[in-house]
Amino acid sequence: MSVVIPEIYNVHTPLLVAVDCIIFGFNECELKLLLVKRQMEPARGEWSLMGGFLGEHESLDEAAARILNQLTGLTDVYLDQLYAHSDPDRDPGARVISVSYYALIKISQHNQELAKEHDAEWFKLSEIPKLIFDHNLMVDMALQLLRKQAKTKPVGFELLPEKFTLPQLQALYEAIYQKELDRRNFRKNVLSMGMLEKLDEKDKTGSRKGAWLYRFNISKYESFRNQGFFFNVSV
Amino acid sequence: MSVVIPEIYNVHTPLLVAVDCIIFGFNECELKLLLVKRQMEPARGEWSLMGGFLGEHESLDEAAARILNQLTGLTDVYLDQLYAHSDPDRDPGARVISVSYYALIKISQHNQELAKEHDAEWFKLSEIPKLIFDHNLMVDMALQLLRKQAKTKPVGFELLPEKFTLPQLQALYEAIYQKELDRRNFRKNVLSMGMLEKLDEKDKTGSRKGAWLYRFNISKYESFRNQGFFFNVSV
DNA sequence: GTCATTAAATGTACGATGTACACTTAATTT
DNA sequence: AAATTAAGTGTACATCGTACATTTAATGAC
Repeated sequence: MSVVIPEIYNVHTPLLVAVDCIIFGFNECELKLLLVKRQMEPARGEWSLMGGFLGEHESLDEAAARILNQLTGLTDVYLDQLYAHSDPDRDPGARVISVSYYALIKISQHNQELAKEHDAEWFKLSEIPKLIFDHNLMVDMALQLLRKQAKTKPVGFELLPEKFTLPQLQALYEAIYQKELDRRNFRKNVLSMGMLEKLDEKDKTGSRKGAWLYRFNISKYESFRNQGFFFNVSV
Repeated sequence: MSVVIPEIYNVHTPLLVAVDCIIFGFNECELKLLLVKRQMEPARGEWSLMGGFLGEHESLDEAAARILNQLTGLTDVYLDQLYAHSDPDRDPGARVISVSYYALIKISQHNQELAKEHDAEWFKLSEIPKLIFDHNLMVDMALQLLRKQAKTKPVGFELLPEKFTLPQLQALYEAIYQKELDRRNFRKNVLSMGMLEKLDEKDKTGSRKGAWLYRFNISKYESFRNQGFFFNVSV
């Protein structure tokens, strides 16, 4: 395969550019990661992040959204560019630069058929296997970013279902920071932000008494997301 | 020019990858940016960030350091990867992805001869001209990152000379945030961190009375830099 | 040499925020 | 009806952030 590079660019080695997605989900009080069994050489059959090559007329953001959609069937997912990984030897098959993207999805909404086709599985954070290339590093960086963002953006809400209980929200934060939080302070803080709307339903799966369901006030959410804010949870 | 891509990679268009550096400096109580007049087509002669293509056996970090060194003569500069810019039409000459890097240098230390050779000039932030392609966007993103980092990392010290006065440090923060700060609170906060060592010299260029010179306690600096900390300046 | 000028240096009081902590309530199961 | 389980609630204290005015050191002008 040969490719013509315009002469004005004095370049000897054009590069391949890939995108890899670190896909976070949350259920059963655990933060989880969606991993696939790699279907191409090199390292076929090993655990890997979901990835793919950048298309000819695509931005990296578009590529990441496309690749995420291939695996989950979801659109409009929370995606953030994380880092461009460029060690010349990171991929033994060729010189490939990979830009990692960090995705937050609602586990219940993704397409399980598609996941099966890709040999994908959810892993608890504590049970992440050895991944190909520098993918474990990407996961570490993504987790760091998640911890940073969870303080200043309402990222939690990307991971929970539409309706959720305060104990669930607290469990999410406890999973992100691997730290127990005080119930009273947590509730005081999140409620004081005015982003939550209490519903007239209870979720009784978690206890006999049942916990009130809340949902998210979208307009408050948007204004917080744009202005930047401090998510008032002490960790 | 033709390039062979391993067949195992089902890719049609390899890409060019460039690096662009947003170079910050500080003097005369102003935050400044080092810009060059572009020496290649397209857009020859227009103002631009210093950039270059990624070499065959180089990581992006190495490329950024090399490119920064070409312009300034400096090594061991504070450099952070900022973002991979990938709009398919961002460079009208070819499909080029550019990874921006953000650099903090001490203005007094850079090589002015080299700068002259590249037609480089320092611009006050308020006087940044129209730049090529998406470079103004890169500058905006870099400034945002600087503002974020200045709260959580001692980045200020990359921009000041070895010995500096507290009024200088304060002026730097005022320039970064475009906001006047209270002298007493500022001093109390920065001194309470224990990162500064008071010297037995005064700098008398700024006033009759003269201001005490300080320098930076490297070991405290390193431990803060690694652990992450909160730079205790209210802005 | 005294006075005026300039910027540097210093401390405190008040309000806001963060943080620790224990009992009651609702519903189910035995 | 008694026991169990998780949900829900308020207060007191410490820490931190923030506003604010006067004194000090040195030089230059008269």
